[in-house]
Amino acid sequence: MDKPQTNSVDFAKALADPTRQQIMQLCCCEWLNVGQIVEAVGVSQPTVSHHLAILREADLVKVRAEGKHSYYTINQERVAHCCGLLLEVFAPESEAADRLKVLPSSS
Amino acid sequence: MDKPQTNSVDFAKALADPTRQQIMQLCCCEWLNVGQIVEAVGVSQPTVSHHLAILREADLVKVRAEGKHSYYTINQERVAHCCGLLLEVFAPESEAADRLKVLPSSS
DNA sequence: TTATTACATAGATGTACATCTATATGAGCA
DNA sequence: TGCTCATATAGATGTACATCTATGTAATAA
Repeated sequence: MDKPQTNSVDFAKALADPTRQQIMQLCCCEWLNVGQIVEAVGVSQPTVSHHLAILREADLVKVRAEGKHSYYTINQERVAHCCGLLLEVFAPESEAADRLKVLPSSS
Repeated sequence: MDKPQTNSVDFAKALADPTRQQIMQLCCCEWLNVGQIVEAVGVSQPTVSHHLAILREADLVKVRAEGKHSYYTINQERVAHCCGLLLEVFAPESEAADRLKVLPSSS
């Protein structure tokens, strides 16, 4: 019998690094290539690639290859899903959990 | 100048361990003492105390001392606040973020 | 084809951390 | 006071991981 909540642990682990959160914030609402991200955060290109690999494995970013460049952006739906999960599991009696509990788009 | 989002990183770090999530799930909607938690998760008492200390520092649990016992429960409001923050920052265009954005209790 | 640019991967290194055993602290009881 | 039970803290140890340099790979340009 395994431990529960493996998915939300992976989500938390992916977020549990300041550089990774910085990267996520950067490419939250736009597509950035690796070079642009390297320029913005203060670490080497291989380190950025490594973080992007972790975010990819957690399905927290989307990638689009275009010629020599790889463009990244946040997978907002996945983030929202995981946050909703955390709310449901760890704050089920909160007002926020209540608001998310409303049936999603009927008719 | 520091890196941004230190708070949400601390939140994620606190969640980034399966044993800690197991503990949080256990005492989500009730008060449990350390012995009860030790009994439920599969690790030693000092390890549980260590995890509880981390959760305390992140303000994710509340403690109530009662005689020889210390009772813990989740700080659901804090969890909800942090989840809301993550949603706002990393999934601002999601439907979930929209729902939480509604003004909290007017009149 | 060769050179260059963009990104990923490999290997090395230091640090953070999850866990354990042993021990301290502190409350209640005899 | 001394004893026992509940929890916290200290110290040790192994593993996970964030970062770097060096190198591989793949696409474009000359």
